[in-house]
Amino acid sequence: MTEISKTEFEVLEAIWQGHPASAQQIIERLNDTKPWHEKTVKTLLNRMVKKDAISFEKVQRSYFYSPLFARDEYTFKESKSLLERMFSGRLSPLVSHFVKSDELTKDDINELKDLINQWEKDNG
Amino acid sequence: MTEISKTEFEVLEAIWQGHPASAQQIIERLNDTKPWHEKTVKTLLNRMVKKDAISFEKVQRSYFYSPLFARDEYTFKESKSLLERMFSGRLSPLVSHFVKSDELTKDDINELKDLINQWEKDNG
DNA sequence: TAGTTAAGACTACAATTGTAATCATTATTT
DNA sequence: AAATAATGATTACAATTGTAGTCTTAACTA
Repeated sequence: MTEISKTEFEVLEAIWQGHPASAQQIIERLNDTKPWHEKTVKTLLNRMVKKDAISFEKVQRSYFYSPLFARDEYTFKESKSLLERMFSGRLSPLVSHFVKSDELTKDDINELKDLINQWEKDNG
Repeated sequence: MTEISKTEFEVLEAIWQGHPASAQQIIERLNDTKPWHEKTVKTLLNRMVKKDAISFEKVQRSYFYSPLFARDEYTFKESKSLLERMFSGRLSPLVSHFVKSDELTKDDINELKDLINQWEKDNG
């Protein structure tokens, strides 16, 4: 898959919200959270087209963009990369950090338990 | 904390293995895994000194480097940053990826269960 | 129809990054 | 003492990134 910068990822998020999306729509979505300069967004869109992260269809004067990979696919790849680089590819050292840091709520813990139950049902 | 590139992080890893460490020692450690050019490593060391990621003490001609923050501190910060950026700061969507992807072993699952038990003992 | 907009293309430009080579200086070896 | 080697400092240089500005062209407006 393509290498995406953090800023490019933010723009991609706006596209994943719904596509094909025009530059205008994308800019509006982005501005819901924080101010983005139109030119900046256009540049980022351009770059992502060039690096095959998104595609576009031309409708009259304007383009409608779509992602070339799913959000899940990308976030999973990035997560694995981080685990690889800092935890020898293992999940529990990362989880351990959070568990021990007082950052988790009872709900978070319950979600984790559900996931584990799911795994145990599916596997051994 | 300081912004560290992925490559700089690899060099830092070698320092975390034991410090203060001379450039030579660091280069040797790095070469255990893959070939690194001496000049490249020296450049990275220099940059990290400048960005206050590591310090050094001069002993004769050479420097002995030490990290200015702990490995745990850094990996946790990076993990949180990734969760923040791609999972609204929540842990379970990330764990969910792994649980569902057939990437976990029974041992991994047991480790997670232990962590959860630990949390439950400490909290609620 | 002439002027103004709006789209995207192209250009800009400094900071960071990866990857070294060269320079200056101090040890060390003949 | 002179030559050589080893250290870190400085310089190099292209690619990527963040952040826009300018240019070209098509479309809308007065």
